Amino acid sequence: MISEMNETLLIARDYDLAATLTSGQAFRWIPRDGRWESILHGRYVSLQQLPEGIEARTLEPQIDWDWLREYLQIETDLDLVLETFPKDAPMQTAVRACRGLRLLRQEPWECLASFILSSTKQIVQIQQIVKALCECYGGEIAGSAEMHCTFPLPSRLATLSESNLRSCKMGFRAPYLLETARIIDSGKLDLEALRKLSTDEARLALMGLPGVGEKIANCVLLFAYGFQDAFPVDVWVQKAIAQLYFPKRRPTRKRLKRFVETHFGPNAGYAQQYLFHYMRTRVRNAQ
DNA sequence: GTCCAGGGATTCA
DNA sequence: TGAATCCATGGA
Repeated sequence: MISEMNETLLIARDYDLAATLTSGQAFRWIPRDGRWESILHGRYVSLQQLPEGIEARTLEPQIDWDWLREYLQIETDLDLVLETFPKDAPMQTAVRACRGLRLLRQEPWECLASFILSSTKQIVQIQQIVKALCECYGGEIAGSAEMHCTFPLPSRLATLSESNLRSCKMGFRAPYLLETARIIDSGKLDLEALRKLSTDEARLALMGLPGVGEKIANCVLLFAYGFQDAFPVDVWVQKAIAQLYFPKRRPTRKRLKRFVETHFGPNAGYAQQYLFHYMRTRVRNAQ
């Protein structure tokens, strides 16, 4: 018998929900009363960390929870991932400090659009811009305590003007988002088709979009498609690698690129997330 | 390689 | 409390 429920418990160990949801991968999780609220695949969901796993609630009964298990990557065996990390001191320190940090598997369009908006913005500000965009142009949806909004589809954004988007405080990123929305809406680039490509092919396709360079392409490859070898290098990761691995002399860009492509193994992107989170939450406060 | 493009949060004085 | 700096950058 299949029973439809609006609540479930996803069993998981070594899953630090708060660290995962605040580590700069996703920008639409709101803490409320010890739980985390967001909109996934057009529906309201509320999560809570429990000792044995993650409890999830929705408003409507769910036939299955596969969409959430996929998003949270609940089946990932973290031990297997961590085993592939290099056994050097910096990496082990980051793992000890952030154990339980996970990579999500997000919806490609929202992830792509969010990271186009991320350039030279701090995480708090990215959250504000994305919130404004959803409130202006997303669809309203009921939540447990207040109204939430869906992330606007490419077809919706494609109908807007640059100044419509600038009203969401995104500045010079507005024309990039608008043009990208129009390319996706027109079908010139099929985001679903990227799943079948190699990491390099998919990266090249994404970098063809306006406002998408190597860094943003790598974020989308890693956070939406699960290309575990994609390695986004932002200012934090660059700082981490320079300090931890090249303490004497700042590496050239070429040297740094070769290092990140060879040193971190098959789950380099996962390792990168540990370094990023470690630098942001531990090192900064210690200094 | 250099310079520029929002503007809010955070840090500094 | 006012000023300076910083920010998951890309494009011209």
